[in-house]
Amino acid sequence: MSALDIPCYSFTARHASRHLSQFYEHMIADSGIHAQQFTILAIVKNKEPLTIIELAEELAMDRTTLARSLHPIERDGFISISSGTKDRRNRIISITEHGKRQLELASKMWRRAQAEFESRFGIERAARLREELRAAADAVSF
Amino acid sequence: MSALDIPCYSFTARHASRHLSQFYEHMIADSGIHAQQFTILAIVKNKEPLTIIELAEELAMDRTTLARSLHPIERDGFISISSGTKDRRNRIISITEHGKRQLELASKMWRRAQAEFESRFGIERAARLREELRAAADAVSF
DNA sequence: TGACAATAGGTGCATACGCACTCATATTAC
DNA sequence: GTAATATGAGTGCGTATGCACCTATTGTCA
Repeated sequence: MSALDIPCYSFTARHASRHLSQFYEHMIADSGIHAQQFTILAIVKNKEPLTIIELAEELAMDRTTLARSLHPIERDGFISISSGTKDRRNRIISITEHGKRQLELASKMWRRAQAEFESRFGIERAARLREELRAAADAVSF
Repeated sequence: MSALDIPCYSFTARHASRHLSQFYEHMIADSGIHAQQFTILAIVKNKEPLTIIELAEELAMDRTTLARSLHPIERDGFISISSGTKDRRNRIISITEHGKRQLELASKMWRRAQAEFESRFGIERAARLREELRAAADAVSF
C-alpha cells in the first residue's frame, strides 16, 4: 500500500493540486508568471477595478493570502494598486498595459497546457472532474 | 462570470484543495497536528523506518518540501530522525510513542471529517472523485 | 456630535511548496 | 586505489496559504 492509497480526500486533493500546478507552472514558465498569478491577472483584467476583498471573493481565497500574492505582480508592473477616493480604506486594483501583454503571452501557453491535459485525460472526463471539484469545494464551504 | 467559472484545471484543483484542506484542518485542529502532518505520520507509522527520499516517494511530493515539513513534527517529538549507519548520507525517520498516540487521537477526528465529507458529497461520488484525482495527477506526472 | 460598531486592509507568525545550488558520502570505471 | 560519477540530503530564495491580531476609516445611533 502506497500513501496514494490513503483514502483521505484532503490528501488526494492536495496531491492532485500539487501535480496539476506543477504541470501548468512548467507549461507557462516562459511567460514569466506563475499559474496562480495568471488566474489573478485574468480576473483583474475582466473585473477591474476592484478591491482586495472583491478580488478575494472572486477567487474564493483568503483575503490576506491574496493581498500578499499581489505584491510580486505589482512589483513587476503587471497590476497597479491605488488607494480609493470615495472610501479611503479601499485599495483599487487594476491591470496595466504591461500586464495585459504578459497575460496575452501567458494565455497562449495556458491554452496549450489545457489542451495537453485534455488530450491526456480526456476532454469530457476533464470537464466532469472540474465540475466535481467545484461541487466538492462547495460541499465543505462554511 | 465568476473566477470559479474559469475552466482552468489547475485553478480548480488548487481551489478545491484549499477548501478541502481548510475543512480537514478545522476538523482535526484539536488534535494538535495539521492535515499534512497527519498524512506524514500515518505513512511513517506504516513504513518506518524510511529515508527522506523514500518518504517523499511514498507521498509523491518534493523531497525538499517534505524535509522541511518534518522539522515541526520532529520538534514536537512525533517523529525521530537519525543518521543512517550503513549509508551515512541517509536520514532515518521513525515515529515515536508520542507520535503514535497523537496519530491515534487525530485519526478519530480524521474519520469524522471523512464521514462528514462523504455525508455531504455522497460516498460513491466521493470515491469516484478520489479515483479521478489520482488519475489526473498520474496524467500530468512526468 | 460623539461614542461605538462595522468594515477594509496590513502585519506577525507558522506551515506548505518547489527550484537551483551546494556539500558529503558512496559507487563505478579505469 | 584513485578519479570521475552518482546519490542523499541541506540551504537560499521566492511564492502560496491562512489564522490572530492590529490600525485606520466609515457608518450608525442616541
